[in-house]
Amino acid sequence: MAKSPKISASHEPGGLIVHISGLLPSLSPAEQRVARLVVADPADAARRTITDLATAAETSEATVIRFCRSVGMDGYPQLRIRLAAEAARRVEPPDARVVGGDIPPGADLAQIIATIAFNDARAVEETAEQLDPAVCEQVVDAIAGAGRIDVYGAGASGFVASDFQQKLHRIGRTAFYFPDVHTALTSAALLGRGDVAVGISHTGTTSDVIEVLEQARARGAATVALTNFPRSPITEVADFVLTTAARETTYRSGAMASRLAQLTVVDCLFVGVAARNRARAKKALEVTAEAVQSHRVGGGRRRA
Amino acid sequence: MAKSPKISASHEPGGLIVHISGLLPSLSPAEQRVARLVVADPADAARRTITDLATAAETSEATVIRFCRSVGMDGYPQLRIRLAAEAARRVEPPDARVVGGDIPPGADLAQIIATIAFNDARAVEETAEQLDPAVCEQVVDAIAGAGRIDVYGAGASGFVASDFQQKLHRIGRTAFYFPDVHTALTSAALLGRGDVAVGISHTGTTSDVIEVLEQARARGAATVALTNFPRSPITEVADFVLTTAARETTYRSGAMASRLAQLTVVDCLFVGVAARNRARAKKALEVTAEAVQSHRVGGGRRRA
DNA sequence: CCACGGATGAAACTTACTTTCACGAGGCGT
DNA sequence: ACGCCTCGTGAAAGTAAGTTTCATCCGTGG
Repeated sequence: MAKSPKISASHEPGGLIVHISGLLPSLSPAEQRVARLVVADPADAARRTITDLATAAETSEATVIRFCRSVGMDGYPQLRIRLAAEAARRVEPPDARVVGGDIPPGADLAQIIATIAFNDARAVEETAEQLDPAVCEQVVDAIAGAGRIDVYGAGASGFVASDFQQKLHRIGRTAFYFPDVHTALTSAALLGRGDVAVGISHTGTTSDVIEVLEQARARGAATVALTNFPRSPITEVADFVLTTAARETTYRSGAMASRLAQLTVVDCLFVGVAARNRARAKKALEVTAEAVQSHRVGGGRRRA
Repeated sequence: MAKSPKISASHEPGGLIVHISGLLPSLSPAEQRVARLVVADPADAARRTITDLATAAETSEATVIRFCRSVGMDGYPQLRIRLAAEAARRVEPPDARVVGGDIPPGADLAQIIATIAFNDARAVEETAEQLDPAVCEQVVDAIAGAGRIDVYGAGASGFVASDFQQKLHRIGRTAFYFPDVHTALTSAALLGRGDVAVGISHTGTTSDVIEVLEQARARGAATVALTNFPRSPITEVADFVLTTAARETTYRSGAMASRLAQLTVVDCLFVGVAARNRARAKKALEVTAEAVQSHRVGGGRRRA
């Protein structure tokens, strides 16, 4: 048996617990008692104070310290922290979450929340992964240099369109959004070369939006489509196609994840455009933020 | 004295960091310095001793302790351990430098996309983690049983409010949204017992929204606040407080991740309400989907 | 039987953490 | 403007936690 040398003090990256149980037999009896407690419930051990742990292991604090050294730690605090980290990492079994699918009928709210969040986050991540930076770049170029930008969208996508319009507007780009097809058509008819029209439709089949985009294109504007389906009708009237990756099948999950995915794309474009002229965008944002300042209470600090 | 009331000390199961950044604005300057260090590098903070951390934050140990209490911990050791656990759980961000913060000036579009997606997804996940299902349940109950639901929101949060209204409406709940304060106030004045008012404000300081919510409450309606900051003024006029967990610091990233977080919460409530009466909600959704069918081309069929 | 070495816990000691307190700044009512 | 009060703050005192030292104990081998 070894005389308690520091064993691989620096490297047991895989698992501290494993490491400890590995050299458990080489520890002295009293230290073994400590080790067993630690291995049995790392999280609990991390919560205890050294005195507490010593008592639980029916030994003295000194032995606990010796144990720490034996397993390569500097002292008890370090062990505690490592233990806490370890415990946190292992409690990560992704409990059967409903991927992409429907919410089960009997689900309680906690499950619902977990499922929605999971799918929403997924949609955002996957959308970003499949976004073509080159196409984005072109769209950003077009928008940054545009005389005027029209953003079209109906229903749920309308909110996104409106959000995009508002964002662009805030950084000083001339952008419009129309909740109404007729107005939108009118506007599209007035677009020309150098202008940009953005059509947002999750399904890519919203005739109103397609129609407007078509009009815009006929007038010489650059047209951008944002849809979940790369071969949907809307893509046929668009110079640039950006796609989201929300894989919601049922109508019910319907406009949920897709909105978030769309918004993510909008954010990317927005930041891209803003980055083209940081100084100006920053200034514009400051000015606009200031403008609403008087509608806020408690300026800086907030208290309960 | 009970100067700094523990805010949901027990309930921030997943996101301590998130919890802290939410509370950040409500902390005193010296505590904020500590908080920023902690949020910036939790793992590092966990390694430090209290004196060390105090020095780094250019303050005294006493303030660090106060900070611990402010965020619901018993003392520094507990914070350390929680921090270590948190840091361990945290996945390595795709690009180390762009977490939670700003987009670096020289970034290319691919980086921008990755950064935004990462932060957006994180906001969604962390929001879900810290959402209190019990409170959600109560809100869902209230909405499901409400005679009428008003949803208030201004600026970026207005889109979210509007989205929520539309969703509720689609499943047959009587819901309203008002883009204009005066109309909203008028409506709030007409609310009564059994009605629900939902106020959405990222900062929690939007006076228009607070005012309207206050009015609604005075009339006996149940009031719900959705904000990123659990101690902001809006929470004082709300019976139920739901918080998002977008830790965007700069005004520039501003309304980006927070919208997504808000929408996630909205989705959860929506599905929760819909689940109360699946049959009816399903029917309503089918009917409404059918209604817009004629505005789609290609009969919904998509080649993908 | 004694010498020896390792294991162990009591106690001394050091360091970390927590509480108390007084001071000073900023706000509020008079 | 004045003084009062509250709140944030760090210095310092106090307490608890962690660490070291050391004497004791026990088994082993001479």
